[in-house]
Amino acid sequence: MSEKNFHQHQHDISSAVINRLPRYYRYLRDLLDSGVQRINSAELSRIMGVTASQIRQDFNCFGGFGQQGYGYNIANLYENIGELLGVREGNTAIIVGCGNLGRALAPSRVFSKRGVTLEALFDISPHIVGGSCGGLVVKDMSELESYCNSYKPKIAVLCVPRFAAEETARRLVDAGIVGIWNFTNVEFTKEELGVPVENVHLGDTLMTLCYSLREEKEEEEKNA
Amino acid sequence: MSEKNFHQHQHDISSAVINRLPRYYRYLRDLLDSGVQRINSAELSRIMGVTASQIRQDFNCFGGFGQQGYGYNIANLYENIGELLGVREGNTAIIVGCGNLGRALAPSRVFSKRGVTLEALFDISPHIVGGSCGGLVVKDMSELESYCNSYKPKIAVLCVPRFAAEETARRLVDAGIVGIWNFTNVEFTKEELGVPVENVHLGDTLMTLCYSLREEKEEEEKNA
DNA sequence: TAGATTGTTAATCGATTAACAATC
DNA sequence: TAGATTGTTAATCGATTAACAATC
Repeated sequence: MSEKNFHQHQHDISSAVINRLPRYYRYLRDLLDSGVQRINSAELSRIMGVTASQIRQDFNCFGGFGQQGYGYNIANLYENIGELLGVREGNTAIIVGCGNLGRALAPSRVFSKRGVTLEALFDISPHIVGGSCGGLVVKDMSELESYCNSYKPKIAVLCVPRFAAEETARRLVDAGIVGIWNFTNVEFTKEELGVPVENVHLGDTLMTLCYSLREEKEEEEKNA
Repeated sequence: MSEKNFHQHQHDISSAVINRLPRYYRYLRDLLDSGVQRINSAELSRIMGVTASQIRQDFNCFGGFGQQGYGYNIANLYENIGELLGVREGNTAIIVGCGNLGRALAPSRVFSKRGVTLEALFDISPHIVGGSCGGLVVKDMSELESYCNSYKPKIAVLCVPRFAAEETARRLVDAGIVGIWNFTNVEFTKEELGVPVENVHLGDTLMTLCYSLREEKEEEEKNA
């Protein structure tokens, strides 16, 4: 890969492409697990329901992952995309707010499958602090700063109630957190917090599902 | 609204627009709660961080929600978008699979806030069946068909382990479920199941966050 | 070498933004 | 009526798809 290509490739990747990477990563993992060694864009396009053109364009944003006349080596491609997605970075995370969602995420493999180590849980409620979840004991929020100072966790999973969202987010950034996985109802931007944020709105997908349901229903009623 | 407009408006709305509706709905709810009565596209654009043009285009896909020289009546707009998103349809849901995620969703307000009533929980494990969660007792999977036959729930929230996903999804559709909110690692399409599906991949947003983290880090290292 | 399939450029398509006429 | 702001058309931009030359 030439110096010229390196710069072209690694910079200004559109978010459309970046948002597709985790999906590629999942499908490649499955292929890997099923023992397939190589694949071409046409075959992958059939499996994933996207065009072969898009697949080749996407992979090419980052430089040659494939080989003409052969296709893509799955293990290699998986590794490369994992690299892009920071799987080898050794990222660490803490969960802040151990309500239902926080306690559901803590024992899940959502972190470890992606190279992220969940290292601590925090909550403010005396009923929850001291309890155990996913093999970790919930710490009191008052310990947050000293903990961050000692262990320098990278990612905070923000699962606090709405009213505490803003204050807690700022506190986390001040404590040295460099990325927020935000499950609160308040949206944050990188511009206001100074660190990358992913706002997750579970309910939004339920609503688009309900939109489709209504559409289907109206379609049926019209045909009846 | 003319007959011509009605047909133009209600059909072939791009998914880009539909996917933005829940976000509008959230912001309008907030404005409503804060007592604001009316808003114009310029102001809403500032609050939401999108262009005023896009807001007007989006709302106009569905016919005139606003009024020239005035703007939009928030209560009215909120109501209209809610209608589109099926909030008034009286949709009902069941959760299938009461692991960590299912048990986190059950007591949450994610359903009721969107006009969906959660009516039953199902699981296969004897340790979980009979237990209570979010005010509902977990039923055994063997009761699924008879339950669906009697109560005709619309939406199934699929939270079963991967290996059971495909079989359970088909079973739900056979039992009369008309929409699947899918949290399993397996993706489904409307084409294969015959009903609308929303595939949720929580981990994908964690990965895009990790992508941003890596980008930031490289940026810093370059500047250092 | 011939065949296969990528990498990449060019063409198309769709979505976003800008501009302004309609109208409240 | 004048001012404000939508609804809507036209222009721009970006993303997707198609095509094919490069090359393994």
